[in-house]
Amino acid sequence: MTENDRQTEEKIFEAATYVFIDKGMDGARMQAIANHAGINKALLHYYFRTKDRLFAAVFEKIAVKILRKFAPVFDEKLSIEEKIRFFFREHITFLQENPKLPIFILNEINRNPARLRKILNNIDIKTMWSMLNKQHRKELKKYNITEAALPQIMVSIAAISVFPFAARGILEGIFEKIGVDFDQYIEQRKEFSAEFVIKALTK
Amino acid sequence: MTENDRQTEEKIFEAATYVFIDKGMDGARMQAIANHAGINKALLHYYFRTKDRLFAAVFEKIAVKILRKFAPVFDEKLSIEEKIRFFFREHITFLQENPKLPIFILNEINRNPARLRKILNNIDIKTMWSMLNKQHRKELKKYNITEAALPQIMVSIAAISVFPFAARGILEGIFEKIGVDFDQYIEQRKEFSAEFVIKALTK
DNA sequence: GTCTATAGAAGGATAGAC
DNA sequence: GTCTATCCTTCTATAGAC
Repeated sequence: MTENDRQTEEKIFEAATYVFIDKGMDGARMQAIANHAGINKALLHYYFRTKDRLFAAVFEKIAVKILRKFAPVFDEKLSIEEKIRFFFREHITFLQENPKLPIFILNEINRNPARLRKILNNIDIKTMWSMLNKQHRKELKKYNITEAALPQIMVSIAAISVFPFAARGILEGIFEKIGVDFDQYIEQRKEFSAEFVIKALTK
Repeated sequence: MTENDRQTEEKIFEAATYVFIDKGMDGARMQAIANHAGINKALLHYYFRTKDRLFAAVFEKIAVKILRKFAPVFDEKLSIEEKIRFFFREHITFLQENPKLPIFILNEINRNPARLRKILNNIDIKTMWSMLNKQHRKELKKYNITEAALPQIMVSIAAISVFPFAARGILEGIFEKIGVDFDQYIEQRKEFSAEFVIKALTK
């Protein structure tokens, strides 16, 4: 593969990423992707054969990128409280830079769960999970958190971080009426979320 | 409009509701809706003229139904803690019965925010909001909650309730690996969520 | 590798018979 | 009001020239 090829493929990939995130698989048009990339439709098929393959490539790249963002949660050098603060700060900042990702990911996985399965099969979640449990066994006892409650807590943390972006359309509609600015709201949320969750855990 | 008309229109409406929630506006096919209703495509257009009008009708009906579910939050006879418990119990039960609604609503509003604006314009949100503030002024002081924090808290409550359903595909993929059953998880979440939030608010 | 032109299929919408 | 048949546009995908 020559340098020129790589450049074209990369251009196509970036354009496809933009259009797919914006419109979703069903709403995206190959013509729109070609226009964004500044080339013609035929080239899309030359490089990626079909719309579905192009989408799969884009989706996987994004999914892996997001999974990387979650990885530090499994770094054992931080305490639970440090992890919570770290997560909200980093994750919400990431979402500020990629505000349309949540709705895209949630929607596409629900439309086609098989695509996620393929990716999750390359990750040893069971081991990561038991490592996380082991790391914080003492802390969990201190906070009086049972093993059964841990998934509830982790999903709540993800929810608090992701939901405002997934529901951005609704929130902006409502905030408009009560005089709240969305961007400012999100900025404050980094701090608020961490304190909220830590308080909920502290008995 | 005769009784027979009403029945056909109703049949179409129900079929459209099912297909639109399942596939989304872009993914839904008029043919699929006709099949579900047990009639032919032409009749869809006879009753609703275009796909967009049919979708708009379905969307508005659903949006109003959901807003009704939120309404008791503005009932002044309950304390904050009672409202939180009531909300999680009722709302999660509602979502158990309508598990695909969150992703549908979130997605469609992000694709076309104008559709929500139209609906929100028929609701006096500003008044509801200031009423809510007035009702709980003393309680908010007791919990040490500032007026600025209230939107953060309310969105967090919605997030904790809605997110597991919006992210169902992801969660089921992960839960599978660590031996958690989704339905059981949700059932436990009604209780967990209320206690979690109340603890976060209690200083 | 990149383009133009076009095939081929699918989907929304309508005409017209009953 | 309901159906069949069909129009017309749109979209994915490919053929073929350069």
